Amino acid sequence: MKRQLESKYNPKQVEENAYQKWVSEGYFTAGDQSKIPYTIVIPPPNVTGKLHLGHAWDTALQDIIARFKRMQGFDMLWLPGMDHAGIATQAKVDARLKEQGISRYDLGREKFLDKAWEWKHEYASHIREQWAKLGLSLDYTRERFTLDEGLNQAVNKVFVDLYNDGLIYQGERIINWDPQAKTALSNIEVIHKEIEGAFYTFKYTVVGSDEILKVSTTRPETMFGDVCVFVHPDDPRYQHLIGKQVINPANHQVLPILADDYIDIEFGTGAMKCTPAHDPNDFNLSEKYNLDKIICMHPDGTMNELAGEFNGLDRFDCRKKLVKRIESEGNLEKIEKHIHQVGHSERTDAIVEPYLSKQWFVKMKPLAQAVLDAQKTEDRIDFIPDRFEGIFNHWMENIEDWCISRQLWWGHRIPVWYHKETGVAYVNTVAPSDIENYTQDEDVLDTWFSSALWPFSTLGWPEKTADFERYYPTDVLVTGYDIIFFWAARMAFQARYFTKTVPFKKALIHGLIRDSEGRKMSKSLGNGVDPMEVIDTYGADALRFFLTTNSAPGLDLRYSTEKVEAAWNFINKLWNASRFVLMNVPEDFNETPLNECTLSSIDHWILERFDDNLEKITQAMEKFDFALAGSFLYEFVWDDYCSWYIELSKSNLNSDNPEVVKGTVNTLIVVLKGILKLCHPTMPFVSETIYASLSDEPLCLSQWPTVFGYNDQKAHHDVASLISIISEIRSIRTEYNVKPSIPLNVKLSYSLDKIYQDSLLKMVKTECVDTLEGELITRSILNGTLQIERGQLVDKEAETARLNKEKIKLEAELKRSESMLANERFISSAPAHKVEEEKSKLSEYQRQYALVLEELAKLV
RNA sequence: GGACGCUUAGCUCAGUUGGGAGAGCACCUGCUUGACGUGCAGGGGGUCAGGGGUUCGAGUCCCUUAGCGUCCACCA
Repeated sequence: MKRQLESKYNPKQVEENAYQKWVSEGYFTAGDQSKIPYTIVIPPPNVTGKLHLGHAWDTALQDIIARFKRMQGFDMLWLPGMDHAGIATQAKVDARLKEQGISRYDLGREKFLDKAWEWKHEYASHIREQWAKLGLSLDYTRERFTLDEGLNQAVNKVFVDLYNDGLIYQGERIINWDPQAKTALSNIEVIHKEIEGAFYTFKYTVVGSDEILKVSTTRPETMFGDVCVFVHPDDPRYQHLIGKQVINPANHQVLPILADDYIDIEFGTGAMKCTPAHDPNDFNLSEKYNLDKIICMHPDGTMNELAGEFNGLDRFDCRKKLVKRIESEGNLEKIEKHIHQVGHSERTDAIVEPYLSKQWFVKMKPLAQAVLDAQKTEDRIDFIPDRFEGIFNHWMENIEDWCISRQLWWGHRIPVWYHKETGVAYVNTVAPSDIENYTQDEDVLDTWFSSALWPFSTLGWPEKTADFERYYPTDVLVTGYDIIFFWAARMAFQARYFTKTVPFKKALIHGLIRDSEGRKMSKSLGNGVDPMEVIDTYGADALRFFLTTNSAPGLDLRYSTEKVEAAWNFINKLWNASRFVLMNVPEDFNETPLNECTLSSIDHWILERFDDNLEKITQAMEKFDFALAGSFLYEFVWDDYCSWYIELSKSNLNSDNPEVVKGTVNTLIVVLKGILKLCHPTMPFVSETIYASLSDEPLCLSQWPTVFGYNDQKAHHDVASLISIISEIRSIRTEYNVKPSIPLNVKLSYSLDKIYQDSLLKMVKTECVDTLEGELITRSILNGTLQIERGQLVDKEAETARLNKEKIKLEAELKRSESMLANERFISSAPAHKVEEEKSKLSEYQRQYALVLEELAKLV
């Protein structure tokens, strides 16, 4: 054996050097053509900052799958990469420049981009360090970045093809405008928050009469962009006004009164002002009636010259002041509290302004429909848990066109050039040859436009590369439910259109990580937990075990220090069990195949228990049910291997018979190796370190275990009985308050092998005898009875109480069981094995009940 | 306005196809030399949110009510 382990598991020591070796030896580099490929692409983290616990969770799940599949003999490719995160990164770089007193406009586009790339390189290396700390088995030879040259080619091709196919168009439409970032946003980048605002009702004087038309709005500042007032054609209150004009109280201009049945008679006053350039519904009406579209704000959210005296004022300041002025003019009817949903920018949290603007859009209906159709075939994405497919489908069914242009510098620039003289657009993957006559579109594409291509662009598409041919489509996507729409759905339709298949065959969807009180972790609350700090204290293995075994599929996970500690304790248990094994292996030990060893019953027993758990764990892993796999593993290691097998093995290890020693030593080792393999996907560092003491091969490249195939009924029976005896004696000691140091004699209803009598003596200081003296106490054990002399156990009162309690419990069970078996419907309709099971339970209860009555009678 | 999720032991949560309620932590009692006190052994604690239904049998399936949470939705 190579070395002994320290008495305490020290994650720092264990995790320090392993990763560098794994990577430098190329263990994670895919490409073995003799194996079946299995592919995962990492959801690329943004290069905006440090990885948080959510990343740790998401990537730990992927690493478990990757290591599991690698051990199962697949050519595992787990492709790493990062996302340029347009708005977020640009904002960070802006902020950094601001600290230096510079604005991006001072620098200009080119120099600003240099700064952004500097930022990217800096943060990319932080992220790689964090991946290393987490122990992720990534193939760095294939690492990509969403703004890579290769990915840019993919982006350009997709843009140009969709354009040529009529699925990308440029249009003047109402989009969501972020006045802080000064860019357009897509619909899903807008977070609707419920806000208590005001509902202002103003008096509009009808031209040529004294009549007043009352009109309400939540956004008075947009009145400078109003073009008319709408009423319902059937509204009796207003029918006589249709075709007349009113005075806009904001700017005193004349507005026509039009009628359309879009208007809800019940809502507000039933008269609606129409602001086509600042409201999507109004915009639609303006198209229908060919109305002007008047923009009354600057891109930064301040009012423009149309607002007159309010020119240059922020839109919300303008709102207040305008209302005051209208009130002073006597045209304010009332202000009511109004709770409504207001859109906020996902990135900057600024209130989004619906804003008329010329942008690029993807026509979504046909793309989405193709995905929906495919979901009904075999060539579909399988969601786990499957309820997320419903959410995914619903989104696809109700999708609207996607605004993809962003007024940013950091991103894929739109591959469109305009002729300087004619203005004619040149749309191509490469710049026109007479570039001097053209200017390129200033805008970049939504970050998610490039992320949507990630599973295939990273493999070399649109080139027919060997990697693309071999590893695409990918096998599983692991991501949180919060980005199904942003990312998963978009990958689905781009992949469907361009690669004619799914981007990933399965989507494993997990929840969000929350703090110990169930709140979402966020910067503003300051309740975020840094995974690197957790790793410093407890190690990556403990963090990974906690993250992956403590939640049900698709549900949120609450962070809990106690549970990370519990994970640490488990690893320490494994560590010390390994230490025990190593301490009992002779210096010059050479492993002997089990089939050349003489195995005792306990050896058979643990091998069978291993097989049983191996099958359950493997099955759970295949279903990505890591919580279930984790609990099987935990119980097997702690209870079966440590509490029973190691304890029982001590007698064998002390045996005079070298064959018995040899059999048990080999079994201890071989089962431990199996355990380490089962642990490896979840706890790669500690398992690899311990394994190195037992083997020369790297654990991460070893084969997933196969069953030992031991299934000896007698051994199973003997050990189960022994366990039952030991448990019963432990209970007796507690019940009668007999200290472990006081020896007991027992008489069993069957004979126990010498070596297990030895275990009994060792573990519960109890000797088996043939004859006992005086009054006896009899207790049920598995397949028999156990007797002890009353003399040692004096507390009759306590025993009576215990027996009565036992009696009541058994009576209840008997009643339940008997009535079940007396029920003809049960006998006839329940499966035969259930009936048999119940019958054997009943007879066991009857046996125990008789014994309890007997014992009670003795006490009277 | 739709849709989904959650409600199980003091706390945090598991409970795969319906067939005798579980884990970790916390709590109580007892254990101090050889793997581990970061441990060992034993124990207490739940009318599975309420109501109704299907079934021989429901934490599990169906309906319904309540509370909490999330997502989607252009009502001025």
